[in-house]
Amino acid sequence: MAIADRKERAMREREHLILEHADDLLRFNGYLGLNLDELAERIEYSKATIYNHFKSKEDLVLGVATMHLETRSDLFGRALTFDGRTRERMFAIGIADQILAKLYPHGFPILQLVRTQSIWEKAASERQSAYYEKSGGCMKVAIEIIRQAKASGDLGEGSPPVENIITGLVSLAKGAHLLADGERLFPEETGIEPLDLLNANYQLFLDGAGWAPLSGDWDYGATEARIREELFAGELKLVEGG
Amino acid sequence: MAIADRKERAMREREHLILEHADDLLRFNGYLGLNLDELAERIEYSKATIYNHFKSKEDLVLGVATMHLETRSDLFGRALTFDGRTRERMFAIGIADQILAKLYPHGFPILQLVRTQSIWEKAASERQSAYYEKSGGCMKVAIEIIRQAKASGDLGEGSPPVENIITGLVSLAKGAHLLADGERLFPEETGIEPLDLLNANYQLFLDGAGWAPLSGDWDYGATEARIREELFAGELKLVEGG
DNA sequence: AAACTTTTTGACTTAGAGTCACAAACTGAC
DNA sequence: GTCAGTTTGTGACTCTAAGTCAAAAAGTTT
Repeated sequence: MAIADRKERAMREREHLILEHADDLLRFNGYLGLNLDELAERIEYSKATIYNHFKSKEDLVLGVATMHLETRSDLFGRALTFDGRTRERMFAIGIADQILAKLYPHGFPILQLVRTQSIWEKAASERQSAYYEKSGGCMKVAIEIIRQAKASGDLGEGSPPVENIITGLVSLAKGAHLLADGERLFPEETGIEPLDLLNANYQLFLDGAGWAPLSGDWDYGATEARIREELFAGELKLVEGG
Repeated sequence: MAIADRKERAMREREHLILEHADDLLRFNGYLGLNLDELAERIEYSKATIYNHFKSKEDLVLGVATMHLETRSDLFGRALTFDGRTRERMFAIGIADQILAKLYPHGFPILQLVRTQSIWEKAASERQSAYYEKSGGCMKVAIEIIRQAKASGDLGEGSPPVENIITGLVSLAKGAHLLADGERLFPEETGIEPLDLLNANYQLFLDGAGWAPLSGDWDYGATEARIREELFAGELKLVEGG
């Protein structure tokens, strides 16, 4: 049915239009600054039309968050294509995360925000599922790499179970983001930025887990350069450009 | 001035009354469920009186969060008194954190919530400072223990700088809490709980950092038992009781 | 081009945070 | 003890922005 198809396409396009503008308002005005009357003005439709697409303001914001996860999932996926040792591939995910933080500094706070009870519970359950879907997609990449490491022997017999390694790495990353946007962990004058310490912390943790090659036996600085060049050249141009 | 003193005490007591009831509403109804008209009803004062104490609803919630940090700071402080190796003392902080999570399961989400831009920026700056104060108090304990480890040689010559170790440990803890309340990292049927993996992750990280004695050379299970017994017996009775 | 369906919207309701002018209670001086 | 002055408390209000809905507009089918 061609007409139904066109309509569905139009629907999706408008949904995308709404999400993009909402993302913009969130980026520059924050959650409180996201006013649906203003958003309606911007997209040149009435507010009621927004409510044809989204159950509530919170539902809309969860939609924006899911959009961010989609981008994230895309970048993470490239890690699997990196030609090298398993630990290098895992490192590529870390680099992807850091590039995303530069490109979309408001992204992490939004992902945080939507997991607060007040927001989450007012969103449509289909949108919650979509969020979980995309979130799981990101995880899958990491879990797959850990499996490869176990299979190849880079993670040997006595190495910790997959769940430990994945929660550890995810925690290190999420925690660093939390510290980066907000918590005054160090006095400002020290100039210490949690996100700059993240790579070193990955290495400590993975050395502790015994993931070969250990940081003492390999030049991961060179790996980082290769990853940036081979996987994320396009994004890095954007980072430097804007 | 005795009268001024009594008045100030009364003021503080009422502030405490408000905070306690607000905490209760937050615990059981969440942020959206915290209705100031209802709170006024409960404390048997008018809503306007609440606004004599707090600049806004957000200010109030930040007050509640700071109250939680105070308790946290108290428990963390006990780690310094533990008689043993430096790494054992650091472990005591981790145990304290886990006990707090059991005692006040809503505590971590509140601490998260108040760091969102929308909440933070509507709170009074003095209350923001008070929050930083208490938060810094918690950190100080951990930093002090790392210093002791460097001084005693438990963290040797080539060990990572204080900033790395502190951000790493804090990240592991915060990240695990995030994962615990929300993110569906593992399918529910696996029964894997991020907070249960946290101790093992601390060990991996600290082994990676080379903090003696390494987990292979010491019975940290016994240490955990001693910490629970010697530092937190009272709190643990509460956990099991209620 | 009439009958019917879907989409859009302006004008509305509602919830609840936040304010304020006045009232009540307290204080200290005489 | 009572009165001027000060502090504290409140009922009744405003205001903002999310969310709703009946009817109009646009699109589709025969």
